[in-house]
Amino acid sequence: MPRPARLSRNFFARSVHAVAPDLVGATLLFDRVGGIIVEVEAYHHTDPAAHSYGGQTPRNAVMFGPPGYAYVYRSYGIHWCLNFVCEAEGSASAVLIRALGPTEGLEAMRRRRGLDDPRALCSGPGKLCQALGVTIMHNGLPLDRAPFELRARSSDVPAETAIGPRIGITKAAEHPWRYGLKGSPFLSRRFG
DNA sequence: ATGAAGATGAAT
DNA sequence: TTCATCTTCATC
Repeated sequence: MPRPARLSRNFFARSVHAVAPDLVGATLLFDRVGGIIVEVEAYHHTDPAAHSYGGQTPRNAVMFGPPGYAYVYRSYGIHWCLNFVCEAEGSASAVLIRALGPTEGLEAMRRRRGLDDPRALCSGPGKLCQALGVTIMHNGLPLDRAPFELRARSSDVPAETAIGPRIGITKAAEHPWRYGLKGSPFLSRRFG
């Protein structure tokens, strides 16, 4: 059985609403630590909740660049959150990575998180950045080169994807796009 | 210079 | 449900 294909930057040059569900079940490694993506959220630039909605600023500049790059931002003054930039350059749309099922580098993740329970390592956007060691230093890095390694979901086992409203969003949004691996114990929250 | 809000997480 | 914590950005 062939090793799953690496995701090219071209993979992200599509609508966020197409990329987001395709990322569920894919593998995200950072410096050889990570696991299966089980939860994401799509942020289109026309969405009032998107960081790019109000135009370009120093913080969100990477979102306005070409697809296939990492957009990292500080959340609530404490946590880091990781996004993948999508769509054509200038679209300023991205997918937020919200949760992983840890498969590789468990010890490194436990050390960084100060926890043992695998379900608590990457079950949230801030948690997974802490577990993988992703910080603002990695903002703007390409996703098809080290330290990133992204592998496509194996097509023979179609992931059952759940769809629901996003987390922590109060602004009115036309598209409540949260995608998750149905029944996964590694989600940041249950769907429903 | 100042202040309010925020794509969270952990404890209560 | 509360709060820690601090950057970002708009406003003064």
